Amino acid sequence: MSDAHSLLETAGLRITQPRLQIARTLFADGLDRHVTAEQVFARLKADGVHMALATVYNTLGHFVEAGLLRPISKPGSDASIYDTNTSSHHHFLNETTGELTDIPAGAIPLDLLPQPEDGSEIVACELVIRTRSK
Amino acid sequence: MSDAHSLLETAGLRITQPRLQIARTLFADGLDRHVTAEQVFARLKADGVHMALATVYNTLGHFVEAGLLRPISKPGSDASIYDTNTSSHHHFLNETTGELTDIPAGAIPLDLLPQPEDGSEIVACELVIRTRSK
DNA sequence: TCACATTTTAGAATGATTCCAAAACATTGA
DNA sequence: TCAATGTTTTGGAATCATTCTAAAATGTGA
Repeated sequence: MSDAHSLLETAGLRITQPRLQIARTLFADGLDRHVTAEQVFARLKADGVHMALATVYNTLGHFVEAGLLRPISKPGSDASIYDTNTSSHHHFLNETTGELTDIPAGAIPLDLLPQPEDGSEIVACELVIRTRSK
Repeated sequence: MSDAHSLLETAGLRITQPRLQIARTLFADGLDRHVTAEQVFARLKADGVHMALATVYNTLGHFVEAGLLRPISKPGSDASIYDTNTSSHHHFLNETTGELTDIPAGAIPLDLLPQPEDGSEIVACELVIRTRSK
């Protein structure tokens, strides 16, 4: 039983071929990644795996709902980016290069967040530090 | 001499009719706004002002460069949002409603930001707190 | 006012994402 | 193991935001 298989199982997702392939692509090596749907699609193709692009979009959406991925607040006007690191952390966004780098949550003390007025509850909190190459 | 006129002047932008119209639409009442290009276009149209949609996009882009507007890190996969409040502050994003609310910079202590490793410099820093209606 | 650079324009083009209806698939209970 | 049922997947078309293009209009400085 592969890692990907148990990952889907634990997440409460139905086990299907496409989901397994995408899970392997994203999580096989345990590295943190920032990916777009197109990038996942291209990588699958490079690995000889064919799949409809719409399936990649759907699946990434399912992964987000299931807590396997986290959408990143979008920087430029580019494509949606998904983060394989779902634990709380932040990002540097280099506006010159478009590069996105992780900042561990511990690096920024955020103990006292203001509460929303309307009675809604906080589900996540992400800081984006924009930088520019000198 | 209208407010809009001197605003453009101060910002170092050439004074043109379209820019004046958009500046008035955005800044006339001094309120803070979160707007998309389409919203500005619609509002102009409602006020009987015709202008090419591309002009709205171009102009908002120029306003950002000139420091009159600030682009907000994009929440969902929607349109780009511009903030008429260019001073440092943060946002609540209600994921249920899509609503974006200001948080004054003072409400969140962020004194010690980590420095980017690559020698680039910090130009802005924005926290997005995602909430969900209960 | 003239010449020149910058803007604006309308519409086409692009790119990301979603929608669609049909075919393939996974699951469950008999 | 099989049929019945609900879920996924598929490819292609459709949609939406945004940018591009080349021409016409406009602003500026001499």
